[in-house]
Formats: sequence, C-alpha cells, structure tokens
Amino acid sequence: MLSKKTKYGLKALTFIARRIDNKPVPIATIAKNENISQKFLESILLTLRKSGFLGSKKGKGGGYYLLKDPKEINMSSVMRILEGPIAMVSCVSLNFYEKCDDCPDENTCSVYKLMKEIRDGNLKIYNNKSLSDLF
Amino acid sequence: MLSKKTKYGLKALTFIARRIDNKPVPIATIAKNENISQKFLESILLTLRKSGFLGSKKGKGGGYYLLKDPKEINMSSVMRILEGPIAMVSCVSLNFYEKCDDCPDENTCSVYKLMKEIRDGNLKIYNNKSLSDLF
DNA sequence: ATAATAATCTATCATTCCGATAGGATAAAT
DNA sequence: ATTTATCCTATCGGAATGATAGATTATTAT
Repeated sequence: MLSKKTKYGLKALTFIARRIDNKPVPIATIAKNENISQKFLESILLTLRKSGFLGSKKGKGGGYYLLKDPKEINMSSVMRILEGPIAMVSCVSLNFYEKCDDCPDENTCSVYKLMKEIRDGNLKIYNNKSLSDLF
Repeated sequence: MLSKKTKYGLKALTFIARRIDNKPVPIATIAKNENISQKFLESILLTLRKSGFLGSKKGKGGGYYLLKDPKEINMSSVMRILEGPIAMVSCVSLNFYEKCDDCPDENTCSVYKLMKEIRDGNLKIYNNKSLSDLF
C-alpha cells in the first residue's frame, strides 16, 4: 500500500507543477485544495526540498516552487524519496539493497525471482514517466 | 514492502509444492528448512488452508498438502489472500475497492492514473503466473 | 488403552511505523 | 514593526506487524 506521505507528496508536486508561471505556492494553498493536513504536508514538502526537487521562499509571496522542468523530474527518483525502495523486498532492491536474514541463497529463492520481475515491471513504468505525465 | 506473512507464505507454498508425491508436510519441517518462526508459520498456513489452497492432516504422518495442481494455483489469488490488495491505493483496487476520502474525483487524480498503470502491470505478471512458476 | 504426533484455537505481547499535532524559531516582504 | 510563510524539533495515539505461549483436538502407532 502506498503511504499517505507519498500520495500527498505526489499530489502536491502535481499541484505545484500545474502552475505555469512557477510562482511559489504556499503550503496552506496546497493543503486546502488537496484536502491534506497542513502540518503533515509541511514535513513532506520539506523532504522534497531537501532532496532537491523543490525550492522554497519564505515570507509573503513565498512558498514552494519546482527547481526543474516537470519533464525532467523522473518518477523513479520521486518514488524513492517519498516511498523508499521500489522493490517489494530489499534483497531485490537496486538502491536499498539488503540481504535477507532468513534466505540462504537468493538464486534459489522463489520469492526473489517473482519480486524481481515485479520490480522490473514497476521500474519500467516509473523510469519512463516524469512529473509532467501526471497532469 | 512485502509483509513477512506473504514472504513466508510463498516460501511455504513452494516448499510444499516441490514435494512430488504431495504427501503432507509438517509445519516444523517447513519452519526449519526455510528459517521461519514456527508459531508464526502456523497462522499463515491456517489462513492458506481456510482459503482453500491447502489441505491438512493431523497426527503422525500429518501436515499440509496442496489441494490443487501447482499449475492451477494462480499467483493473483495467492497474493490477494496473503498480502491483500494488489493495487497500491484502494481506489484503483479491483477486489478491495474503497473510495479515497480526500480525493473528490478519481478521473482527475494524478495518483490514480499512475497507480492504475502500476496495478495493471503487476496484475499482468501475477495473473500469468502459477505456483509452479516459482520453483 | 496409551503415548506420541501434529494441527487448531485463543490470547497476548513488544515493537515499530504511520499519520497527525503542537509550538516556537527564522526569514522575507510590506 | 507587523504580517506572512517556511523551518525545526518534539511528541503522540493508534494501528499493524511479527512473534510467542499455552491449551485443545484429532490421528496414528505401539
């Protein structure tokens, strides 16, 4: 299941990206329009800023804005920041690899093979998608 | 992330399915071989039995056995029993549909479209896979 | 009959994570 | 100086997860 963090994060990103002039959008505006708890959204936008997707401006007329063209914002990277690993088990994860403690050999693991296939499928979708495709 | 319940369940199912004669396999045997907490595995196998995948036999020589040919056990159904919805958001789920409380319109929701695509991809894989493919 | 085997059932538990909230600090514009 | 809005830290309740314990029932073998 997708976390609300990711869901809200994606909604916020599209909301910001829809603004053609790319003028800063205040958190409150996004929260109201997308029915998101403002405080929760704060922390989400903060991580999106710290990961280099968003810029911010304080004070009146401030808010969050995109640092790149929506076409240049890849969905894989966004998902990894918001949701974490794209793979469903860490032993098949490319960016968050971790060995399973219970599994002695990945090559003979039935779950491994299946989940690798799932990961490849999802990765193909995310890799070929940018923020502009979400409009 | 895949729950351990699902992971263990899949491993147990393949373990049972590998037994050509289809004689009952005791929980303890599976637990030892696959490094799974026996008590936890008990509850998992119980749900797999109650959902019609496994049969059981008590007493000596007892254990769990498959009720169908591994080729006839579809991965979508197994995943739905063990992990729940295949979709990452309930509003795009076929078998566990639920409307999002925050989203006014699914047709204009950016997350909805993306997650539908993901669901379709995963479903295609699971639908075209049976337990026999996990060997 | 008795003992051993193995599933079944119920109940509980610790930990972790998630989503949300609170309150103040900082920075910029008017 | 005041307002606006981000930034930061801390905390919290509730749910879910994974695991454990103990007792019960059914079956087989001796």
